[in-house]
Amino acid sequence: MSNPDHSIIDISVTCTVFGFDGQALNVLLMRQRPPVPDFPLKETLDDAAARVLYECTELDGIFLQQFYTFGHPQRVRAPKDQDWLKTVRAHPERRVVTVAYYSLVKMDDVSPRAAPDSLAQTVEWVDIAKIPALAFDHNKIVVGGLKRLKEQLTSENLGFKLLPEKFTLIQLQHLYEIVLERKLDKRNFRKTVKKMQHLIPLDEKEDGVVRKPAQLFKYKRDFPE
Amino acid sequence: MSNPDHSIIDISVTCTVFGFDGQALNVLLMRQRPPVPDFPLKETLDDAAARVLYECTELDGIFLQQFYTFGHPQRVRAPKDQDWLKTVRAHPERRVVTVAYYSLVKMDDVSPRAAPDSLAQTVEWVDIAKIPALAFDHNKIVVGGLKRLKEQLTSENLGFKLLPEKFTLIQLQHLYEIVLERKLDKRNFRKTVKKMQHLIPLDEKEDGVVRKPAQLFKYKRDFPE
DNA sequence: ACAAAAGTGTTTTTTTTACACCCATGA
DNA sequence: TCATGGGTGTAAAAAAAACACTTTTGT
Repeated sequence: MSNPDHSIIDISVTCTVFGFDGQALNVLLMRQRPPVPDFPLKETLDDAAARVLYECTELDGIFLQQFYTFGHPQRVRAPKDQDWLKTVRAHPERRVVTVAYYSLVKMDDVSPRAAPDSLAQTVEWVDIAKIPALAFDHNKIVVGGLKRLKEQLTSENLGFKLLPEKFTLIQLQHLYEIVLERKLDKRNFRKTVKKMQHLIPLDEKEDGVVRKPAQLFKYKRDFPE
Repeated sequence: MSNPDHSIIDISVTCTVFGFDGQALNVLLMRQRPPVPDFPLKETLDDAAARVLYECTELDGIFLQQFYTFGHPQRVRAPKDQDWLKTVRAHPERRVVTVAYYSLVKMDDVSPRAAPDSLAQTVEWVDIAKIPALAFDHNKIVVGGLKRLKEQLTSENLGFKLLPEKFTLIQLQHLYEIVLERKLDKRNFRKTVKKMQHLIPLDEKEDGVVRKPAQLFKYKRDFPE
């Protein structure tokens, strides 16, 4: 009933990490790493995603959401992917099904660094408008994560998760414009956003800026994040 | 790098099939079957889901959408599930990760029947309000499918996929009310729905009904379904 | 003629969009 | 004092919600 050995399929979890630097939406890319870390037997998928995220960012308790599972039989079969897998995996020929999560982090909280273990080379932020060709089907995965983020940003108020603790409404608007891929009207945006319970104006202003400083706001969480 | 043998994880695909009988939303349940059919190595996940659907319904080319992947380490570990798995699987102890799809069919097109192979006993429609305790985490899976259907019904115009070729606006409204779990206003509903391109009024009325017969409509597809 | 459900428009409310000028700051 | 981007309100349009009576049919 179960798959005989010759049809074993590996399963893995991946995490597409988004961050916003005030100008562009970025995604955290790992170069020269196994596409997917090992997947301990006793871990839930959510826990595995959280671990993957932690390994790249040292962050804990971060927003994470499963968005799609990629399982095309040929997804790890491109010659260059195979060449590399052979150097790194016991069973490079095996089909891999990957459960993809996306995650929203405050870029300031992440100090891009090598993962603690062996093979990692670099972890770096890349503007989503400038993503190079990635290994496997990781371009598709990023696009999938983006699509889901776009769908959920407004209804789930996810924008705050991508901004620093203190932010301006202009920053928030800019982020929305980038994710939603359309211009928003400044006054209407502020009208809407100021209705939200969770948006708390601070008695503080931007600093070190060569124009009228903008007011800072914070986001009040209901629960620890 | 890959999982050593002792940590092999089986992967499977499941399909939650919804149908509407005019009164209630129903889900197609298979009793006494392996929770998940075997998963050939060369099949895409989408193809596997289509095959599973075909095996239960003999239907082809049906709306199918992946909605979530279930992978809790204990999800096949309940004693009664294990007892039964042992009679049916070579590796009942293995963890199983299941990629879940949901599907919308016209109930009239399905003649519930046993699947062609061995172990199937029955395939039957059950009102979603009356779903018994199912094996494994299948209750959760159905709830997840329902949730996704509810999210997508309106924006994706999915209602038509659950109705017969010819249907009345009352039927359509009733379906929406059940899926969305709220009453809709008859006049507003018709106003909205009549704006849709794809809704074609027929020169036909309901028949054999002891009151004013309702007009029939059909849904015009852009593409073969 | 009656029961039963089908069918039909208008008004009100809410939400969304469009739009332009003054303000505070640092250089 | 000037350049820069921050900040503000109102009116029009569109969308959504509320609401009740007439019609057609079979018995």
